Amino acid sequence: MRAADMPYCYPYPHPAVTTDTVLFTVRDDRLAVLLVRRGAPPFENEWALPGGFVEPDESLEEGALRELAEETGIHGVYLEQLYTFGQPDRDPRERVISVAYFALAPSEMLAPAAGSDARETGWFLLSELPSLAFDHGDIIALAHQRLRAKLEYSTVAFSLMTEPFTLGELQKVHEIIRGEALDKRNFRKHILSLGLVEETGHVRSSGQRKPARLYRLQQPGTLQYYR
Amino acid sequence: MRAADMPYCYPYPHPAVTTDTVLFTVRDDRLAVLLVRRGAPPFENEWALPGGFVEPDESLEEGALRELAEETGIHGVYLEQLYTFGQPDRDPRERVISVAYFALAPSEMLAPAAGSDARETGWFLLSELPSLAFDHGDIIALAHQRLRAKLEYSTVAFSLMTEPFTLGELQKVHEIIRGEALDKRNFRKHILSLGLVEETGHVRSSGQRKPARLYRLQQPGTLQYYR
DNA sequence: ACAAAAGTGTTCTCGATACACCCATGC
DNA sequence: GCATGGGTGTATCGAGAACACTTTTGT
Repeated sequence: MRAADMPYCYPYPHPAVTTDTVLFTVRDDRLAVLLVRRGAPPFENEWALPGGFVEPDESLEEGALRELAEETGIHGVYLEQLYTFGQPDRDPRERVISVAYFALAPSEMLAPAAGSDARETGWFLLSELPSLAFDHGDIIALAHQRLRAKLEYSTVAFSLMTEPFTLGELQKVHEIIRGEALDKRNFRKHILSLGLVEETGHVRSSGQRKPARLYRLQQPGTLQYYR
Repeated sequence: MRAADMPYCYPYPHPAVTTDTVLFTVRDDRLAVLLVRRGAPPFENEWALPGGFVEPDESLEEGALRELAEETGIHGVYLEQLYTFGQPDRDPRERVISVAYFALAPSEMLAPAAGSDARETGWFLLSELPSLAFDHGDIIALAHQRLRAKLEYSTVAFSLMTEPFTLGELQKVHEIIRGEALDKRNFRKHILSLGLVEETGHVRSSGQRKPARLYRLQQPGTLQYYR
């Protein structure tokens, strides 16, 4: 490469900095993760997390959201910083430090052929992940752990759902994340005692059964902590 | 600056990456933080967290420990990653992304005139912090919040103490972090019910009072989570 | 009528809290 | 003998867990 192709020079070595985002959703009663197929080496054609290099004038969070939009067409997800991965050898090209983000969205929000300007994208069940580029398997494992932990003391589950919802749907999401069945009466008692949801006054009649009451968040769009 | 002084060139802009470490200890029955006085602009002569640029061949954690050792002579602390701060304007010189670490050490472990190869260092009570460089005030506030949170479901408090210890000393550390007095009987019941500590069989006779039983961790040096 | 999910209360256990007095020592 | 922190038990309360039957609808 010629010197003119390397115009950004510094007095000491600088690593590259990327963001990588683990976007979870619930599909077919399972947790799924969004992956993109890499279009260039290293790991060409393998699956990886959506992400890329941070631009000079954007924050890390803006970078994560921009990459997600560019590569997958997805906007408006819940996003929080997860962990920063910086082992010197995690990328064979050069030193790359990745600030990993953790994102949640209801599957209803995700356009099926989501704007893929750039890449082939795919949803993979967490239990059926393909071989992944870099240390992205570790990143997903950590994100999954974080999701399970936050379920117990925050309103993260609502970020995987659309309003209004039934208590049965909410319980289902909790069961999927926790990986175990919950008692219906105890679950309802617990959720209602938190005082975070309220009845809309409507019901949803879906199929061959008793219609269920619909609820909404009292403070939609806000992640709340309790306990 | 001449081109020869800028030998590290890249095809697109790279940010600088630093680590900054919030090292807590307990001094005079208060939480204190280690700061170093800056020796160069920006914020020359102001107080800042110990830290610096990550070297190409070290992990982020190794970098944090190296900077702590170089600037303050301190080794062997408990260390965990806290958060990554990357606002584009947080450093006036260039884009600098800081991976912040959270560290704990018992004050007994800290040599008084700790090897200061490089910098003037000082311990500041958390309640009496000076004006700080960059966004280091925010970093300390987040670290304090993390410390308080982890106290409730992990063994972090032991990282601020030396073994063996009395239950009175352990309670004091908890009270300092929580900022409130605790009931002695309930505290002891709670700690002993966790099954993390055991009696050494010795007592400590200190001053004009009843000697206290000494305890040790059953698994020293290991951070454990409970609940 | 029946299949399928909605909706509803009580009991028990256990951990968290509140609370007060005697003990062993050094001075 | 007294000042100082060490050490101990009980009663109460509330959250979480276990547990089964009736209701409403569409077919």
